[in-house]
Amino acid sequence: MKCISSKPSEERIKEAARKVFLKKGFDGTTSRDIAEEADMNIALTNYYFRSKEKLFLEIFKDLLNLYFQNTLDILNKDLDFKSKIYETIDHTFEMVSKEPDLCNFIVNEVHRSPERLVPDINFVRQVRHTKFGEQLEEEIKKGNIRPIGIENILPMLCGYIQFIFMGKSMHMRIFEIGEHEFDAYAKDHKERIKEMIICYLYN
Amino acid sequence: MKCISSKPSEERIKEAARKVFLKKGFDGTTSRDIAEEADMNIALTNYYFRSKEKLFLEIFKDLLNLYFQNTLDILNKDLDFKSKIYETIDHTFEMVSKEPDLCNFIVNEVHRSPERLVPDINFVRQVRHTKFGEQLEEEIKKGNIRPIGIENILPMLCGYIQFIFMGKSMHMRIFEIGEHEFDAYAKDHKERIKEMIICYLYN
DNA sequence: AGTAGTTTTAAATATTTGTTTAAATTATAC
DNA sequence: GTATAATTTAAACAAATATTTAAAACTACT
Repeated sequence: MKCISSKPSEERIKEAARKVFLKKGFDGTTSRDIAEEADMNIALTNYYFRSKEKLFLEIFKDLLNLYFQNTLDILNKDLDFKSKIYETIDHTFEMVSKEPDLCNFIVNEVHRSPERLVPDINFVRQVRHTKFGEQLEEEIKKGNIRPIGIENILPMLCGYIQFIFMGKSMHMRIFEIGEHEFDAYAKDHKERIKEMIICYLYN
Repeated sequence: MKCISSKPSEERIKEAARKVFLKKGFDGTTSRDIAEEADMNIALTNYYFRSKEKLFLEIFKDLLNLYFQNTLDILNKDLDFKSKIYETIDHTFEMVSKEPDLCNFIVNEVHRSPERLVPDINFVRQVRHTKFGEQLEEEIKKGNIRPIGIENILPMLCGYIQFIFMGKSMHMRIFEIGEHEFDAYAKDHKERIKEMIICYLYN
């Protein structure tokens, strides 16, 4: 009974918490913020999850998964090296476009208190050993690309475009542009990143 | 008298506030944190600055200045285009090395509540019109480098290396390395960024 | 030494925080 | 339909929050 009837409420709280945590971060979020967003009684957040901290950890786990899993899948896909580079960059772009607060949230929460998030972060260790990593070594061995480690190429594929979005607010104000213009700029910059990485790797 | 005798206390509070705000952010910092860090009575933060918010805005202004001013100076320096690229990247690296929380702080605070920081951000508009910008146009006109706008090249010079440091915590855990190894990695990556940008620009 | 002005202190302010309680309501099973 | 369990509610909780107060301690100048 519990599972069936409680799901709507429990799910509503999680969705609300996800939304508020993403926007305000853990420190900036109050239990009442979440309850209000979910349009529910304050006590329910502690009824379904035992504390704000517990609720946060669940949300964080989900969001870290969203942040990494698809990229991980692409890296392990059956696809040629160069296409994989393009697809990873495109996917990162799509991801941050759909969830504009995600990168800021993950990077900031991990930076602020890495210790408590360690068990979740461990899952991300998978990026060290992917099919893409093997392909990378192969391309280097063949002399097709310059020598480079996985820890150097991954930030190029994922991090650079993420930074553009993380600094969106400031960028828009510095260059006095609106949402629409920023999107065009980001898209353009993404293509430049692709070309730049290819240019660098293939000399 | 006020100026001479109050400076030590006022300065001690600012230094403490700077330290705590940098580490914990505005939301994560309490007035007591600051007072404790400064080893002073809690009431003094409100005696010298009128509120936590006012104190924060002063600190933020200083830190935003630290974040941008030196880069701005370099961009306006009397130096050839290519050297300026190298120097900007090197300076950004030095800056984040010395103040590891700075980028996370600035990016996060601006992202969370850009409105209240607008007056400060306006100062950063200067990056749009620098000597470097003129040099950039000239190099493009001469056909030395490919066409690119200042809004695209600046993130390459400043943002990419910043992202590496912003994700330091996660990177260290993913690749199971310590501080020392990370520094070596970051240094290496910085040189790769230089080469990549040059390679991209000069085709 | 005494006084005016500044700085520091301990204590109290009113809110807000996360969390809990115990009663009320709803749903489920027999 | 009634008993049992699950859910929701309003209210209260203690602790922490930013800020203020009013008195004490200190400083500088006559």
